[in-house]
Amino acid sequence: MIPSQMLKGILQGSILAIISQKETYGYEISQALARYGFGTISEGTIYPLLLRLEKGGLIVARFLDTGSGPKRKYYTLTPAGQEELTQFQISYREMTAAVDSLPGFGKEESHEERDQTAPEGEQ
Amino acid sequence: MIPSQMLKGILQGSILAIISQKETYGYEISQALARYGFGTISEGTIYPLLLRLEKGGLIVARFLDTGSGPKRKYYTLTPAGQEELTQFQISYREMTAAVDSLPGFGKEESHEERDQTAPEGEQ
DNA sequence: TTGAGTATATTGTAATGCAAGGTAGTGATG
DNA sequence: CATCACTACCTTGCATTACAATATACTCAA
Repeated sequence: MIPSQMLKGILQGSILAIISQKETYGYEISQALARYGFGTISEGTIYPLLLRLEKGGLIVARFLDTGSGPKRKYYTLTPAGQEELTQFQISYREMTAAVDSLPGFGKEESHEERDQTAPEGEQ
Repeated sequence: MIPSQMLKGILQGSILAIISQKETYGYEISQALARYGFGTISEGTIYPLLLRLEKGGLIVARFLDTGSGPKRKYYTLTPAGQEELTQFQISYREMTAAVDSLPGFGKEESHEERDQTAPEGEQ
């Protein structure tokens, strides 16, 4: 399970990426996230996030009848949303590059300036 | 610049990884983070985090004189900290696997069940 | 009529990055 | 000697956000 704190800032961009693929709605997004390996993301997380994105002008919505069941609120990216998605991808790569360069993450590169001023026992 | 929300849950594990390499202190950690590509992480972020980790029993500290300048508080991982670091690495890989499988991240695998129930214009 | 599944929304809580502020020691510059 | 820069630590308060809990409402099957 991915801890909630690790999801902060990741979920928003991930949902933008999902919406960018095809017009979709909250319930379907939650299923897509589970399918992509994010685990079960609470609806109490997804709907407020979608409202935030809508208020922020990153996505726009329209209600569509389904013939059966409640109406669905379909979302589409705005140009600002597209831009935000691109920025997210850049930031994400920057973040993973930093973490992956950390010792013990199997992707060490450079950074061999291990200084020898190791502290001696003292009190 | 990595957005602050994206750092949540990442910073703690990253700092544990840095401490696991060698006994070190707050100021040096902030420089190491910058060197690894995290950008300038505020001291208002690092010191509270170190105190949290110490109170949580993940790290232990001892003060050492430096001969010149203020005393340094050197930190070491506890067994619980080691375990937490291992768990962080697992969660991190799980998270990046999910994000990387998202459309538009250059690492698409499987997930070709794109259903054809595309909504037709309606109102 | 009871339940499960689909679908959206709101309220309140907890976690955490960080700006802003403070303390203190050392050494160089004027 | 006064000032500044750098090292090094710490605290307070704010903003953001994932999520549990809760609510509404429609459809369909048992």
